[in-house]
Amino acid sequence: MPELPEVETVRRSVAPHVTGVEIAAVALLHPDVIGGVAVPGMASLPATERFEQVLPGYRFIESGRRGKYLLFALAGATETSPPLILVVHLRMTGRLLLVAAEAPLLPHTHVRIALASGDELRFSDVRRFGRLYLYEAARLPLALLRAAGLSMVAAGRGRAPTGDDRQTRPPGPPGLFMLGPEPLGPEFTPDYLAAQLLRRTAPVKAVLLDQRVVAGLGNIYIDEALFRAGLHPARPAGTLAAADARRLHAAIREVLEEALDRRGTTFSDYVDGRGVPGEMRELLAVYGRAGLPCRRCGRTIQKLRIAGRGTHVCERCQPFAGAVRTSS
DNA sequence: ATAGCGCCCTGGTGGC
DNA sequence: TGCCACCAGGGCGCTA
Repeated sequence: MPELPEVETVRRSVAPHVTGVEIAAVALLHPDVIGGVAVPGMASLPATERFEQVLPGYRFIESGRRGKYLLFALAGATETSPPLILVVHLRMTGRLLLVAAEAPLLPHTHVRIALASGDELRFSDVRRFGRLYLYEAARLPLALLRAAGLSMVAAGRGRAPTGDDRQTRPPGPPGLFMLGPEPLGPEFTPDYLAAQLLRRTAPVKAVLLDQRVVAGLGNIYIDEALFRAGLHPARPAGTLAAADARRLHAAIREVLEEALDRRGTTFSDYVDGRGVPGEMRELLAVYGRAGLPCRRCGRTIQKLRIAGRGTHVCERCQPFAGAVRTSS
């Protein structure tokens, strides 16, 4: 399940091979994976044909990430061709692979982007949950481009968006425009997290899955962070004390940074942009360890269902009873 | 407004 | 061995 560390690892592994390189040709093998196209012109063509036809001649300028979304900024060959943003979401089993053009085609390859370098950027996804989107950069909020780290295209945009820009909802997945702060960024503070948790009654796990609260966390690293913080995932978020939120904040950052160092977690599907698996799995304390002894206390790891997700917990290290606060 | 649930989609697994 | 029900889950759209 690509979460923040996996998506960032894919970006880092692909970026050096595409930046500055021109797109030669695009082939859509399964048009379903195109989630939206908002580029100028070609209004009479279906979105998938516009996706194929507009890209050749464009050059990769820079790459960024926002939550679990990958963003690539593209510049056209002429002054009149507007900058574009290619957005990729891998969802569960999506892969973005940079291979030699003559490399054998893996099963479930849905998009082929041939580069002038002789390489090919390919999107494949067994379950076809993943999506690609293509936008004119001018139609995306400047704040989003900045937060994703697309500094050059953001600078090129010049002035902040006018009121008119904000009134029309940008095209694309609604979630992209409602993302909470980056968990490793300056806006994600212990106080922010505490305030967000306090106003919710849902289980703390469900609140952390909500990308509007904090962007980029998924099932694996939420279970791991809650274990590290000694918090039961089913606890109503609003019952967490300020000290709990502080520990959770620290645990989230800690586990994400370790996972980035280890280049992500591979169970079955995930590999980076060059096909290399991640090495975080061996460091996981609870996720995928149901029925095995807790590495801290020896108690058997339980698997529960919370917020519709398989949830792994050591009920000794993460006592639910801790939720009962002495009322003041 | 929030919480919860079904849906998408296919390969792998476990039971009989 | 074969068959099939079931599970994995991110994000979205719907309902209460």
